[in-house]
Amino acid sequence: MEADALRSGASGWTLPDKVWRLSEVDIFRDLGVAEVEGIAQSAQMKEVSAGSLLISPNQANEVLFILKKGRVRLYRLAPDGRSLTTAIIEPGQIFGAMLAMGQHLDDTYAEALDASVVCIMSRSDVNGLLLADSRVAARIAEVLGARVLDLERRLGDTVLMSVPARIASALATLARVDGGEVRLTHEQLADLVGTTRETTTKVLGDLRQRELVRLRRGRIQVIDVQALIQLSRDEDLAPVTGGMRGSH
Amino acid sequence: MEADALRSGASGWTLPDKVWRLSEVDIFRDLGVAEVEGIAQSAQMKEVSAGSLLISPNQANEVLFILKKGRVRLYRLAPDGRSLTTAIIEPGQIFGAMLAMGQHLDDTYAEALDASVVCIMSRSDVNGLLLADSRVAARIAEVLGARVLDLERRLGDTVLMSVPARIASALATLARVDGGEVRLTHEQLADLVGTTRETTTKVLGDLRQRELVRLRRGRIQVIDVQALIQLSRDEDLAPVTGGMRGSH
DNA sequence: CGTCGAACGTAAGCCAGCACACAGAAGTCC
DNA sequence: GGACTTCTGTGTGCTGGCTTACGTTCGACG
Repeated sequence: MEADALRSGASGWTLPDKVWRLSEVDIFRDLGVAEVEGIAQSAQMKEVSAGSLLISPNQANEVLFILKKGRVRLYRLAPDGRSLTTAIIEPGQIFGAMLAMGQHLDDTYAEALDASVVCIMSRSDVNGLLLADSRVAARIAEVLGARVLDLERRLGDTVLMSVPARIASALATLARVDGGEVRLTHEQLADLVGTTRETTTKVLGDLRQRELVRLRRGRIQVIDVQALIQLSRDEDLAPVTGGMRGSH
Repeated sequence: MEADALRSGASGWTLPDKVWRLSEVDIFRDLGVAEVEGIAQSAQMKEVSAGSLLISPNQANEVLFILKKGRVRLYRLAPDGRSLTTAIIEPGQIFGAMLAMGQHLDDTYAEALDASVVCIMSRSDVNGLLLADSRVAARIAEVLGARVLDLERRLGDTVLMSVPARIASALATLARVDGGEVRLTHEQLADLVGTTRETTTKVLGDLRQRELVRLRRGRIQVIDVQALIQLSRDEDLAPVTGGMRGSH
């Protein structure tokens, strides 16, 4: 495996570089090519197909994953089978970080949403190669800080806002990548905001009538992000036409 | 300010050391006395009384706080005044970390629950003194990883469990410090699990009848942690006596 | 040792969103 | 191009916990 497989940067790439363009933080961005190469020696790459389980509670391998390509969904499972997606990992992001730091994640699962490529590092590699370098450790702290922020926002949304407002908020956030196209099914979106598939369908239908989104199978084209944000703030969940129950 | 004010450790303290004993992670634990002293030069200490606002959205000072003494509550505020506590910071923990890393926290507030002492560092101090040292940066990553874990658990609880189960779960978690005594009012606990004060009172009354907790004004003495965990798993929210509506 | 504010206790009514139960549409794999 | 699977659309109850509205009790502080 070559160093550039781990690292992004303007090193004159054409196609592979595109894969990384979405990453908000690349933990190796401060390193030189030679240094990344050294790290790349110890890391193993793995290709997985859509639906593969990367992390499950039983198999606590204590490893760190770096997503190179595809999307990975982190989720929790209730005894009754309901699930909640805690994060959707985009290329360049790391996950499983906390179990590499001596914690153990209770009942968290990680599943590939698309065919994906991940880089896997053992706990000793994390300590020896990543955390030993202050530049990399600082980037990891940055990534985790961003996740804390996201989780705090989502926890707040879940408790303080109605389901329609949460869906609008989630769509506004998700639309910031891929030109406003959110590639999720209604069920996946429902898992993300903590509601049911049916309710999600109903709300999305309402948003479509307001012409804030356009719906295709498995993908939601966001038309007006600002209006969605506005709607989530107003807590205004009144219907467009007189078809549903009135607003509260 | 002396170095030991920032650092815990077995340096022969008696009373001040007690203050730190609860901290799960001390970000300076890997450093020597001389090194901590260097950092202590640039940091300022601040004493605040109970109820003081340390962080509010308007005043985004871009700083990192290290709690030395007392308790601090991080919370979000909805337009209608309802609030949700995202974390309760104990001595030794850091907060405000994410805004020091280039992010900005939307509408997060930090309020001292007790009379508290915090150490305040500017953004440049964080970058120059903390993140530049891989040992400290790794500890910061560890703290943030723990918070991610906690937030994921709470988000999962909020969505997947009933209010009584969430309260039981929260109490079990909180009871791990101070010998099982949780120093929170019903309202503060309600804010933590995302419910109302009234519902919290009712559920606590139920737990008292089962003799799992003992209630005093402003403090909840947890008697049987295991039973609380069990109850939160079973999702069994049936009442003790026939006074409430039946279980679902 | 009385007064006052905060915390606690209780209860009736209501409604957002879930559970359940189908029907149609859009891919997709032979 | 037909059969099958997955996704989407829609309606009908039902209910957990929020809302509202009080009364009570604790503890601090003069």
